[in-house]
Amino acid sequence: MTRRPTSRDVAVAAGVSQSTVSIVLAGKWAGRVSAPTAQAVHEAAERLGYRPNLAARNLRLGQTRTVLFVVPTLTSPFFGAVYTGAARVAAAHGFGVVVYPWPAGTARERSPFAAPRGAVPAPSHPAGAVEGPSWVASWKEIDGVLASSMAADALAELLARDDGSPALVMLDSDPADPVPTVNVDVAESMRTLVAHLAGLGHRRFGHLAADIDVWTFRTRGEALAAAVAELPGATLVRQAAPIAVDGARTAAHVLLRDAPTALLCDADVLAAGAYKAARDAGLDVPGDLSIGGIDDILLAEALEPELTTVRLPAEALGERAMAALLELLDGGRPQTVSLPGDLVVRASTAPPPDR
Amino acid sequence: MTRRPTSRDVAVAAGVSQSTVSIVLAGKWAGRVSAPTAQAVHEAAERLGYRPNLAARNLRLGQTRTVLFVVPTLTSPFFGAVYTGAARVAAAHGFGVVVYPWPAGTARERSPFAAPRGAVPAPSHPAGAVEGPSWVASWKEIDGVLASSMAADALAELLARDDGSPALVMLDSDPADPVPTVNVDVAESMRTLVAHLAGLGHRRFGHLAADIDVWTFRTRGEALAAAVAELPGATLVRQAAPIAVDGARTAAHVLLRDAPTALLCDADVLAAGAYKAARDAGLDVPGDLSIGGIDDILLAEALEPELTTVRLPAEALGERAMAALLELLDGGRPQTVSLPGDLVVRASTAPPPDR
DNA sequence: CATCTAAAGTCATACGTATTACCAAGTCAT
DNA sequence: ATGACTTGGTAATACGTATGACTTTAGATG
Repeated sequence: MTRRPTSRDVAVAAGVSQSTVSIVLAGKWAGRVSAPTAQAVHEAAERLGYRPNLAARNLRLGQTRTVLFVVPTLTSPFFGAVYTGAARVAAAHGFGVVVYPWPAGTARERSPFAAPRGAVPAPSHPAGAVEGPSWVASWKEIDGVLASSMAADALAELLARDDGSPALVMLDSDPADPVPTVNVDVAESMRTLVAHLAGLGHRRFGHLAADIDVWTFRTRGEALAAAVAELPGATLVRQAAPIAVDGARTAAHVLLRDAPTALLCDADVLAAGAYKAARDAGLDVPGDLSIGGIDDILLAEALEPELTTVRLPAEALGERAMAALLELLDGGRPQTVSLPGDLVVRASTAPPPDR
Repeated sequence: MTRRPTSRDVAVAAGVSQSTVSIVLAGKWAGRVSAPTAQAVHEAAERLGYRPNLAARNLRLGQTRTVLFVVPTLTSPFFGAVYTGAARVAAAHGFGVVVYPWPAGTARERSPFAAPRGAVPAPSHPAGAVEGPSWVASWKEIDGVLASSMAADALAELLARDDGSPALVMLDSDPADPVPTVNVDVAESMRTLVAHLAGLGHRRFGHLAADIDVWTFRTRGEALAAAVAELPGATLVRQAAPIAVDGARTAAHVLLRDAPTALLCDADVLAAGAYKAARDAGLDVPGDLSIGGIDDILLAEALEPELTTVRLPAEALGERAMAALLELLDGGRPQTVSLPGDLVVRASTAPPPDR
């Protein structure tokens, strides 16, 4: 017999019934099974190398122990790290994570919760290329959803469903929302960054903002504006750009017309574009222009000069978010968590040029 | 009744038996069910919004429709993209993907296939922090494994298991191995890169190599050496470095002592370190030193000057690999695929300085 | 007309688990 | 001594699907 052992095999080996095995291994035997019997069951399970069959358990329990992770893209070190943290915690608790890359701006019909019409999936799976995202949640049942705020509009639909909506935790979303949220305290991060530059003597600020209208970026902008407003005589100009090097470069050129001495960027990728714009304009970083970012992805260290930025605890974010989701699935109360960012001072910030 | 419909509900609605529904929806009704009946079943399923219960199907079929993805890290745009492609194809075929970040050099005891002793997972899951990777495959059953070559040593154990080893496809591994493999033709990529530089007039080459002993990097080195050997009067020096900016910088300093005019790097990240070394040495890129990379991650475009590199089709790699794995699971024959890289000429390569 | 075959379905069952209801044997209070 | 209660366990069942063994009916064949 080479097939993998079942709980019944364990029962036979331990001289008890299958129910007893199930009860003991679930840890619910207080007052139902004697200690020696429980011990015997554990030993038999160990000896046989028993692992519960998840499919059977899922069927019985009506859950899938699977979590959907909705994220704009994994081709970003930030979300990759978030995923890593989330997946680690999930795995440790017997959950799988299915990722659903959902680029911001994707049409609503492509939402992971909208099933294609008439598509009852067959068990056969002729391998081949697939175009575009596919519908995950429609047939791969899920117990919960971990979603980046960039997918916020797809979630309205989810929440409106009548058939038992899965548990939901939002990532980097507005903590004031009724939905449990785990995010980075970007407002504080921005204030720290401004304080750092103000301390160096800067008063003319430029904000290279991400052009995505989600909480995290809105908040960065507001916090930055508030912090600058508190500085006597300080000015602020702002320009939005898509999160890409090229777009940032163009937008930064516009900002530079106002001759700021410090440029704060909503993301490190934007900072890379700002570097290029500065070079185009013949400005030295940090001699003529200080540049600060947010994220601390690999890029920050690779740029020349190395980028002063705020490190966002991406892996911890994923871990905490998954922990909150599992807690929710376990019947615990929803929690909203905020993690601090860390200012990493490198070589891209310095006192402003004398005038 | 608000619970989700089962195949029995569909059967009642269509006026047939549950078995018939199952047969029809599986698409296996050739000669077993009349066309009108099949039609009725499909309509009923559509009308009720029926989705098969995966847990039940998995239990019945003894499979999990889950694939393990073993990867050194997701905090790298490259593997993030590979994952994205793989997950997309998997999802389209009803498979989930569980990722197992397995940093190169991880101790064998932490292999995803080695279960911790005595750890029969309980269904309860007190949320909380977890340290280090956890054991996925030991209890979360899987049908197949997609593994980066960097996890090669953990796989020996897998293949030696007696209890029905899962199907396996290797990523970026030696195509000569008996294991089905999907990889990028890095040898050809390297030759293309050398040809580009040789065409510009370079004869003194330096190779900034990754210090990981896996097929993909070994092959890059060999192909580079072979290509240089074919150039009359060409020389080559090599230095290995960990895949990180700092380590690459140090190693590049050593290389520069031999005054190469062109530096080829096993990865874009290494190229970033080479940039820093060049700057340290007062060399202009590309005026005094041409630098070429491999990967074409975001970084390549962000560097100044923008990096000439070979674009590896990461997403396509993941897609093809998953397709090959699904084909294998479907009883198809193992296939080994090789995808071409694309040379992307940017601003970091130019003719060598006059002497 | 009797028999055979094909077509079109249905029946029954098993996958492995978790849980509810039940039961036997002591123990204790009255 | 008898009922009530506790302790320690078992039997039975349901979750939803896929499938091999059957059944029925109609048409073809001898």
